[in-house]
Amino acid sequence: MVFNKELLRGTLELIVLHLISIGDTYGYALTGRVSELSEGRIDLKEGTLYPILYRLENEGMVESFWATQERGVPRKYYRITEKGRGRLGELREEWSAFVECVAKILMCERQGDSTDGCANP
Amino acid sequence: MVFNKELLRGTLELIVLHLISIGDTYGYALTGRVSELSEGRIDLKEGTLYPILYRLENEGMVESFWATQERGVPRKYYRITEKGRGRLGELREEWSAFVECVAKILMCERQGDSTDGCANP
DNA sequence: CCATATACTTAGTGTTGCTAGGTATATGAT
DNA sequence: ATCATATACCTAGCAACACTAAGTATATGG
Repeated sequence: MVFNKELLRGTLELIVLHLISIGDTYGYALTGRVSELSEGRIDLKEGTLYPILYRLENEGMVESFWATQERGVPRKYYRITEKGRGRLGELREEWSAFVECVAKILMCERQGDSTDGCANP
Repeated sequence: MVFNKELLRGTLELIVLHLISIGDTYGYALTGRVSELSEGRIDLKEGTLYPILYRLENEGMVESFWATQERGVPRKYYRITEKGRGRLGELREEWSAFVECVAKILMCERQGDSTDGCANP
């Protein structure tokens, strides 16, 4: 059901930064949003998410501000910075290049002779 | 140039098992093959690969045998087992499901209202 | 004779996701 | 009134695994 947690490494930062980029949001909402969007297959734990948010903030990729509400516990909202948008673009590119790269390797169905590109003509 | 190493987590086992599945091979050859196929973007280190091979063997996914040669150092070859082929299929499926899942999340361009599937119609 | 390529091995390090606890406020049920 | 649950944030310590950096050994070319 849930994906092997090792797969998440390196992609959670991308996912979190993307979700913040489409609109200011806060930690607790992100855990639910990721669960929804992944149909329960990515169970982003609080103990995982909060350290990611602090890392992103320390690196200047996001800014945070507290928002008290009419009722309920105050929320700590995060907003992406310009620097963060730059990083998001890089992470997106790296991710899609990586996915293509793995796909190419998995397509390969014969031992390499160092001259083929493994296109399996 | 080279991919963030965190991205490799969880996929190296799949890649290694796949490459063994298309023909018996040995550790040192695998490092070169991965470098070729990825055009240098995945630099599979020996200190990473050998532990993966031992893990796969301990779990019964591959078998190993030493092959002495006319000249040169003996090589330890690995062959995939039936169990290993089963695991390979599972890893492939999990990987492609994960890639689709991340793609879906990254496609999402508005805050969720819990009813949309983030298809952005 | 020595550098380099081939080929395997392994002890220790670092990153990062998870576990499992904690604090605090609000609401609905018993 | 009390207790469970949902919301909301925080953090110390654990575990998995890719990497570093070292080692052993054989063969070859300068």
